[in-house]
Amino acid sequence: MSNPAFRPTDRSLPIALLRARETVMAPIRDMLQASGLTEQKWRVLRVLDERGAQEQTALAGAACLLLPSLTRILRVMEADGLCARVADANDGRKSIVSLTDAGRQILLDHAAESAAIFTALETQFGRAKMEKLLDLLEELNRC
Amino acid sequence: MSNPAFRPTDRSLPIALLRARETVMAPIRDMLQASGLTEQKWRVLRVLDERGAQEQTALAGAACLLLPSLTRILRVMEADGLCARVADANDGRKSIVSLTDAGRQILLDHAAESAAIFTALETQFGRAKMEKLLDLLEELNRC
DNA sequence: TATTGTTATACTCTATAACTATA
DNA sequence: TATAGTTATAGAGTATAACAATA
Repeated sequence: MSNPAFRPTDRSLPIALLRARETVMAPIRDMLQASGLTEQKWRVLRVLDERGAQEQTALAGAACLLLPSLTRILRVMEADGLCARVADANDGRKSIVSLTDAGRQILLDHAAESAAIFTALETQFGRAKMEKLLDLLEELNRC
Repeated sequence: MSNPAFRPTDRSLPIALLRARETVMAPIRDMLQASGLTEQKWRVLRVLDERGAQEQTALAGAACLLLPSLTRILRVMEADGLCARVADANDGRKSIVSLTDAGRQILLDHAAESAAIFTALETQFGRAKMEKLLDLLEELNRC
């Protein structure tokens, strides 16, 4: 019945990645929802925390967002006091986005729960396999 | 500068999965766009091809879509002649969705290019690593 | 009463192009 | 001319609840 030209969807990398993401995100979405954070805002916070203040093109790339989406998201996040934009002193076209204390606090507020969610999954899935999976994904992302 | 409570985003499973998906989907999106297919419609076609005619709740789960989204998507796909819905003979609440010949043809039209995209990535990434990655994702999806 | 699917609604993200300001 | 970011717009998906029909 099924078309032999295609791999089983379980062995289709795009579909397998999407299903894996749904599995992993479910508890995180529950956590974020309680704070009125979307997945996208959460990624922006995480990237800013990790990589520090940066221009929007870099931030958009790291957070897997298009620049027009980021513009809108940052407008809201700035209004909510989670981040700030300042003009780049060396290049007037750029603006540098940074976390505010409130933004950092939101991350701290979720740190314990976020770690617990990861640990639970790691325990269930197996620590060695989790490391191997992350290694492979990291390497794929460099392709 | 960065918060030690969080893993590097490269080692955050949700973010790593999303970045991997962006990497993998880019050429597929280009392919689909030429046929006016969205990623979601493509997943519906793939799942119907693989698992045969089925009710919508099952289809939505396998294609990672919510039921209201699927209702809308199927309305369009049915109007485009890609699939058909018939009432379940045994349970009047259900309708069974199936591929039409036109739907199967669309899949066939993209089979060669789809396979080539996968093969190119597999070659670049490494066949053994690709298999290992798919094994791990498949296992994670059973968590 | 529970389940299947549809409809309604509000919100959000995506994708593209056009535009402004600066380099 | 090219780049950084914004705005505009159309299209699409998400999430929830309410609803109808059926079990």
